[in-house]
Amino acid sequence: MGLDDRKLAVLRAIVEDYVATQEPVGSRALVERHQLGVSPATVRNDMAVLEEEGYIRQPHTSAGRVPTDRGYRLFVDRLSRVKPLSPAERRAIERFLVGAVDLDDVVHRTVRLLAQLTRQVAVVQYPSLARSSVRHLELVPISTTRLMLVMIADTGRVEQRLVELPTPVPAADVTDLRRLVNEKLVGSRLSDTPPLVQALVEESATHLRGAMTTLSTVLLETLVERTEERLALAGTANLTRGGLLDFQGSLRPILEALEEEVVLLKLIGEAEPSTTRVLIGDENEVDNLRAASVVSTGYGPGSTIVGGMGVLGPTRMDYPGTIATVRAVARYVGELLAQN
Amino acid sequence: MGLDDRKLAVLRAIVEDYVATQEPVGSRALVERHQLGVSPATVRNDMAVLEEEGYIRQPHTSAGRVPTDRGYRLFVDRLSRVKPLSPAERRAIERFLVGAVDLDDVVHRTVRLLAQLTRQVAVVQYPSLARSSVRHLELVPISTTRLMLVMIADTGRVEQRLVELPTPVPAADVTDLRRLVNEKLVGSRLSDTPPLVQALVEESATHLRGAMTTLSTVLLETLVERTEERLALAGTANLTRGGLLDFQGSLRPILEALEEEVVLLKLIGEAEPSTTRVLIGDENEVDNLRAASVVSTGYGPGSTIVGGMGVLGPTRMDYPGTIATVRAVARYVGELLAQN
DNA sequence: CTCTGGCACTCGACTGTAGCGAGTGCCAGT
DNA sequence: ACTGGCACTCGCTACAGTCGAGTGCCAGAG
Repeated sequence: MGLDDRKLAVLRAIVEDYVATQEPVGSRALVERHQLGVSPATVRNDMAVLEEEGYIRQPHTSAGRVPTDRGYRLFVDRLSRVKPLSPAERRAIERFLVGAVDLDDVVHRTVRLLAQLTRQVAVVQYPSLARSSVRHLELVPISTTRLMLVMIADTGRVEQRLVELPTPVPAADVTDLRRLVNEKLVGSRLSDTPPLVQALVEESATHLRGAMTTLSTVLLETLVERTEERLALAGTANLTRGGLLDFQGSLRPILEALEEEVVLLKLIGEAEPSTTRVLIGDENEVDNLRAASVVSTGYGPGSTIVGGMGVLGPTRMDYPGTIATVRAVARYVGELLAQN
Repeated sequence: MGLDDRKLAVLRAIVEDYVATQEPVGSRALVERHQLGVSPATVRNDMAVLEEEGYIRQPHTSAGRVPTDRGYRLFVDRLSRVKPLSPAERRAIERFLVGAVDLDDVVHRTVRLLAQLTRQVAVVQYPSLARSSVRHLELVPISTTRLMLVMIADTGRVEQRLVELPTPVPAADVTDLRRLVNEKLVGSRLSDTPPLVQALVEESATHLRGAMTTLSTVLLETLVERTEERLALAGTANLTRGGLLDFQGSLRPILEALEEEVVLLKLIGEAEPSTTRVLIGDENEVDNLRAASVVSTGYGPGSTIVGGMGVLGPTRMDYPGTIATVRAVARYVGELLAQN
């Protein structure tokens, strides 16, 4: 298993060439395009070892070598050199995001930007409600037995729900309800609200009790239980780049997975510290995505994290470039959010 | 021109068989599977005429016939028999839509339902703002120079925008502003608001003038100019059914078109009367969709129309079934909206 | 012990040929 | 006007042969 420096260099060269050409790379081509300082025969010996260790494999007996998921993993962990963004890319990021007018706008622009820069499928999670605080609650009467509840979070998210009241409630009572819920809940984290909502019911005057009970149910449902996470998606057309070579010829499973919000959230939503996470092929827990890789990271104002974003592409992807781009976009969006 | 009844029957049989089998259909197979009462040779003569008239064509000299766009058009207009929904489908529609909790929920469920029932790509337009009336406007102070404007429309849509005020505005003034805009705008159609908004500025007290000017700009932008139409999409994975035969082997252009909201809106958004619209292949004005057909219709509470919905699939699609499904779903969603 | 050049070998990609069969167009006969 | 028959077309599949990229291995040099 002793992988000396040269073997690592060979692996790196293989990954880089394969990513660039999309064709199995042979020993001769390798020594020609990289300064390895040795002959093809030597490289072949190294390749044999790398193959034995499971870092590369041969599609057919007489073909060149192709990295395995394990090979990509080693490459990402130890071999890739950071690729600084080009000035053009930096400019693109700024130009694209400047002028965003509300949260929806920011998210949409971001996801399109990511898709465009990485030429991959991009996913952006809206700031998670669980990580937001209540900024304001509004009750708008629709009829005497119906209210529209609107919640505005500090992350800019706005959620609404229809509330069916058990009995008609006069306008004055609605005003009271509004005041009460705002007094009690504004400023608190959504994940901390359940006891507060509970108290709200107990403390309210008897004539409001009925309405408040219904309201609290809806509040809990909307804000906590049905953890209403939202996503934006862009760049699915990029899946068709590279002909049918990637994804073993069938986009079916990928497209199916992309329709499952739950799956996507799992992929990009696990906002760990501020690191960028890379999932390569098999490391992925979703069966449909065994042929894909995901690069994701958290984002948020300052050093906090309110949501995740990432891109999905073939395992054969430009990891250094993608990682750099995802990271840069996330940082920039974070700054943008911090301004609010 | 001279298309007697039998020739039409032949065309209908060709369309039905081709849609079912996805293979060019020959004269022998035709007489076997349909009671045409004549021999294959006769059918061949009819086919020759149909081909001359441009309703069918031969992929290769020695292959069977395939309908052309023109053939499908004739089929849809004059030959297809309405296909009533199966009880199972009716039940699916009800079960799927019951329990929707807000507009977002309704739209998402609808689009998934459509995709599932038709096994095609489904698109649903949110109720258009242009066809909505203002139910309530809310101003939430974020800081002394920032307001969050929330507009609630009678169609259930909720839009928000951040408003940057030129100078700090005290809370009392915000209350005044809120009262003013609500008094003036609630109940009016969004498309009719520009003069009202204008008047709003002119009539407001001097100390509110500055803030109101900014506010009115944002109002106009949000509600009228930037006709903020929203869409939901589902079922893209269905594009991969039928192998690579449909869409001449490349999903690329289709996926690209599906990412362009403007394009989709044009396709399904033109809410004509309550008829169902069918666009077949070439009839489509979007180049990328020349290999696709779109079945769309408007929907809305009662007999009004507030938005469009539809499905997109290969020209080789089950038109009668798709039309029936789209129509039924639209009607059901309309009823649902009418309840609010 | 490591690297190198040489050589036999493997096997996929491509080419050309041949046979099959579905399907057609046409024509003469009813 | 319809039908049966027949020659013809042409895509599809199978098969054989060639080519060449790339490998593994080995003996020899440094």
